[in-house]
Parts: sequence; C-alpha cells; structure tokens
Amino acid sequence: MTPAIAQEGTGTSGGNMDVTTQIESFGACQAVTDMLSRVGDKWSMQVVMKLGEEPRRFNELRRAVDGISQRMLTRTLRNLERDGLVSRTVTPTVPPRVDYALTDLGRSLWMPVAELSRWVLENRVVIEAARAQYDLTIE
Amino acid sequence: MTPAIAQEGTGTSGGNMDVTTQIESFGACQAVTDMLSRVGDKWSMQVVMKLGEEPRRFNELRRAVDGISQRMLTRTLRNLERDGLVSRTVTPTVPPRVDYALTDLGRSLWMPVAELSRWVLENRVVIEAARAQYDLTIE
DNA sequence: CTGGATCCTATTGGATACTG
DNA sequence: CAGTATCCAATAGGATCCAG
Repeated sequence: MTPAIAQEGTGTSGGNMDVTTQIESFGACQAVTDMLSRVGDKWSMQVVMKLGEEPRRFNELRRAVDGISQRMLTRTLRNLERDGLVSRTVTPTVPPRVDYALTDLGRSLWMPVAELSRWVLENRVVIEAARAQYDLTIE
Repeated sequence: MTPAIAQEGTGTSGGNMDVTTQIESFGACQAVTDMLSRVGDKWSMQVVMKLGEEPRRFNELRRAVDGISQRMLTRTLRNLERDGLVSRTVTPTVPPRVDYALTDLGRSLWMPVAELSRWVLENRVVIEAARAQYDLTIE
C-alpha cells in the first residue's frame, strides 16, 4: 500500500493563487474529493461535532451520536485517528477507559466545515424545495 | 460544553449565532451530514468543479472528469440537478444537445467548498504523514 | 467498558448493450 | 449525442456474539 501522493513543495498556505487554480495545479481535486468522502460518510461529521464540544469516552460518544452502532463508531474513530483528526488515550484500568478528543488538526478542520454547515443551514430550505419541485416534475 | 473552537464571528451572511449553536439548534447536524454525503460521493465534487469553470455539454463533461462512467455521470448530474445545484438545458436538435451549468445555488456552494479545498491543500501532507505513522504503529 | 470477529444486507459504482 | 436498462463486483453498514 503506497499512500505516497506526490507532495511537492505544496503551496504552503497557498497564498496568492485562487482555489480553483490551486485545485487544478496538481491533482489536488482528487485529494479534496477523498477528504469529502472521508468526512462525508454516515457518521464522521457527527462524531467530529460531538468531539468538538468536548472530549468523550467511547460509550459517552455512542450515546451522544444517536443511532450509531458499536462497530461503526469504532471504525469511524479509527479512520479519524488514522487521519490525525482524533486522538485516542487509553487508561489501562479495569474496566478500561478510552478518551477521544479532537487534535489540533481536527479542530482546524472544524472551521471550514463550520462554513459548510452555515451554507447548509442557510440553504437547506431552498434545497428541500428544489427536491420537491424536481420530484414533482419527474412524476 | 462550550465549543472549544474559536469561531471568530465571521458572519459572512445573516448569522449572529455561532455555528456550533446553530447546528445544535434544530437537528441540522443531520442536514449537514446529508449534504456532505451528497457532495462527498465519488464524483459530485469533480463535476461541480468542472462546471464551476464553465458550462459544459454531457460528453464534454465526461471527457473532463477523468474516469467517470456514463452511468455515474448521468446519476451524479441528476442528483445535483435535483438539489438545485445544476441546471440542465435541452436543445432538441438532432443529435440532441444538453448543456449543464451551475445554478446560483451551485455557485454559492462553491465558496464554502473552496474553503474546505484550501484546508485539504494546506493539510494533505500532514494527513498523509499521520496515516503513514498510524499504519506503521499498528502493524 | 472497549472493542474484535463474523455474518448478512443494502447501497454504490463499473461494464456493457441498447435507443431516440 | 445523450441517455436508459441490466447485470455484476465492491464496499458500507447493521446485528450479534465473544474477549480482555
């Protein structure tokens, strides 16, 4: 497995290029899509949001994220941890205690996601209306 | 319970509440997740990006988005159209001509997505490193 | 309490053939 | 050209049982 994405002197903080140009620069479009997929799955964002409020233990998190199965919570946390967005701290007591929290990277993701959240909140009604309209004209 | 995130007010539009509060206000968390799922699938963002450059016809789009199958391009466009993000204009000539373009709503989505794109571009190296590190320590 | 392992179903996406 | 229809493979996700 080669994670190796050609990471040349990536525009540290971009700076003067507009985003479109940046994206087309070196196949980063794919990276963006990948990240959206990662964070766009069924549970990741809800977990990140809950951890954004405060660090939580496994079962706390399970209760906080409504409807998530144990398996999916574990898998979601593992993915987020692997990406460096969430930290996992084990206290080897009996019974064991495991604390999850956002890392600095995870918190930094929070901001652009918050912008996206704002967009959704501002446009959800329009979107719902568009869907209803579309569904009408189709049938 | 306080959001660990400094929200820096931003309020690009209408929002006087901070995003965390908004999100928790009325189960919008789910709406955000839904939208991320919609836009986070394998092709939606790439299509939106290409249409953000300029309106395109079906097969133009197909060539522009590398690797997409005809079926998935159709489905992706239908979803985006249903959400009101993309417009579809049919010119009933022979052969038929169908033009796709971003709507105003679609273009407005482009901005927060650009922020997310910027974040990905700025942090992809860190993420790749985190993954490599994680993959090492587990095996 | 925190998960790993297993089994099963649903959804996603690709390949191909066909049509107005 | 711009799709639709069908079949198939891969993946995501849920339920359940087991273990340290």
